[in-house]
Amino acid sequence: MSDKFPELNLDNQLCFSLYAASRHVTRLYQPILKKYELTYPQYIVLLILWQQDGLLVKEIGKRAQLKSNTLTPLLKRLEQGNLLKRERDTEDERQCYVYLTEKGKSLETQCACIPSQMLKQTDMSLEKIVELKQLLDQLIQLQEPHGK
Amino acid sequence: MSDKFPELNLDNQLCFSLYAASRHVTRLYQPILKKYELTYPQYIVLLILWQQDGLLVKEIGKRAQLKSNTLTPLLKRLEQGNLLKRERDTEDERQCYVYLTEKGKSLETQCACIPSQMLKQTDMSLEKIVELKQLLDQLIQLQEPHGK
DNA sequence: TATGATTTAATCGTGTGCGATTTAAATGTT
DNA sequence: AACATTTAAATCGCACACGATTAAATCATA
Repeated sequence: MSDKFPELNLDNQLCFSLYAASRHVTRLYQPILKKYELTYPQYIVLLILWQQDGLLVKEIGKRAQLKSNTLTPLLKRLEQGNLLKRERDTEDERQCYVYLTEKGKSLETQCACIPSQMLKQTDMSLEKIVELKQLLDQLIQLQEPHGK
Repeated sequence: MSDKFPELNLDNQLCFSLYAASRHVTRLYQPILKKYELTYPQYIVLLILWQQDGLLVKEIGKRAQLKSNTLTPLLKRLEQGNLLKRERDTEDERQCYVYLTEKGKSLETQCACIPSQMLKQTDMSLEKIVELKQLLDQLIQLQEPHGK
């Protein structure tokens, strides 16, 4: 067991905890989302559209922090599942609006129980969860890419 | 802007912050790791082997929280890059030991600066980072899967 | 008004993640 | 010994992520 560089010890690395925790939580979502044939990133996009329908791909990307290389195929899959419809803007053909279908809209009510289901699986107090979320949001916001 | 189900608002979801923060930090690693032609998960595996060389795939999997379906191809890529060697246990042919090559070992010294480089990019105080890490570790440990 | 720059989405290639299955080896049980 | 069970790694299929590039539409401006 080498410890020439204690800073390289996995146990000391915030980033690994972050990486592991994120995957862990996504795995917890899977059995719940499978009932609706959704993946976690697809669920994120639906959360965004339930908040505000008829967004541009660009706007969804900004909110989900995903670019079109990830979003386009994902949106196509949701379209295939009849949860949404994509439509080019007739004014500006570069842009593409995304609208929920009736099926996509109706899923919102069914999914409303998911957050509380997930919370139930966590033994962490609500205070700590809020605290954790604040720290994570701080981490993202403070680390803007330098330059350009 | 609908708010029939405030619990479905993305801004209220710890899980999204976690998901976004994890990808954000991985993106910050990329330009640094590119110098050594490493991805972040590959770097994780090297961190583990620098701590203790000659581990079984199973042991690496336990520490990285990855299964062989992810690890095997990743290890093959690292082997391709001459950073490690895989060797079947002659006693128990099911098992596979992973050893660092000289090149793999020598990379440790070069990577020793990475954690401090990453810290420099974060404007967060060390106290908050430690606190964040503790909360994340708590989140993982407390959420054991229920039942087999 | 031509044309170069910018913007938006799509496409491409590579590398994860992970559920599910397969293969082969070892172990346990009768 | 014979056979079912378990274990470890590999394989398969699918869906992300993301850097890089491309294609098309729009904008800016000379």
